[in-house]
Amino acid sequence: METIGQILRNKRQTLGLFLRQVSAYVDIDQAILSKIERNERKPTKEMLGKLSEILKLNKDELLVQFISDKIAYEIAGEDCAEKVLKVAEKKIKYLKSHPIQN
Amino acid sequence: METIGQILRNKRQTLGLFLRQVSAYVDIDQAILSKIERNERKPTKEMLGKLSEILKLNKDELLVQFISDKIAYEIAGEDCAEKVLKVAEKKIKYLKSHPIQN
DNA sequence: TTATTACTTGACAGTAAGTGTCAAATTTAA
DNA sequence: TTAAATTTGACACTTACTGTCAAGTAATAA
Repeated sequence: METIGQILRNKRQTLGLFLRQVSAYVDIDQAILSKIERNERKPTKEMLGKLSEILKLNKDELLVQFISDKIAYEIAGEDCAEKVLKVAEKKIKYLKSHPIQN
Repeated sequence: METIGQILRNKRQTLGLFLRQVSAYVDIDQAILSKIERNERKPTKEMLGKLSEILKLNKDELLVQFISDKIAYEIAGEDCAEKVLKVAEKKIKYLKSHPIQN
């Protein structure tokens, strides 16, 4: 089970790129990228887009990993985590099938 | 599909209680409770516990509603929301079946 | 009308969490 | 040892969230 950070780091190393190079492309400090790869900071969607480009990763898949990471981290400690997800799924289906109110 | 706020407000009114009374029991400003019921602020877990007591609601069920609300709100706008949940579920199962690292 | 009650709203200050930047420290490789 | 790659922590800045409070609306009764 890979975290976002691990995915990014593995792919970067596979491609033989340095933090310096990738961070320059993404236009962020390399300290930030280092922290992202170690899951100490979370990338923005913009960063993910750029990262998927230079690392040749599927952008949508990366986004899924990113958000699911966040959610899993958020609720992994709850006893009722599975039930939470089921209810959340229903709510999302409901929200999508109904017009937005604001 | 009820939000947390709606659940709390409906039950409070069914029981014939005023914001003043409930907020006193929960030990929060009634302005905060008003905002919670209108989903303008989010209750803490402590508040939820107290609220479930005075409103005679199932504490765990309320917690599920609360967290699922938060998640649904967080990702309802994503195209890949359903996939996110599936992946999150896998990650949670993985996290629960493996010892914590820190 | 006035008064009272229930609730809502917005401003406020304080706190907590997140941001990017930078330099120093550490690790790794040659 | 040297140099390159990476990590770490301090810093100032911003953003988001907190509870408190006073003034606001709306509805009802006197």
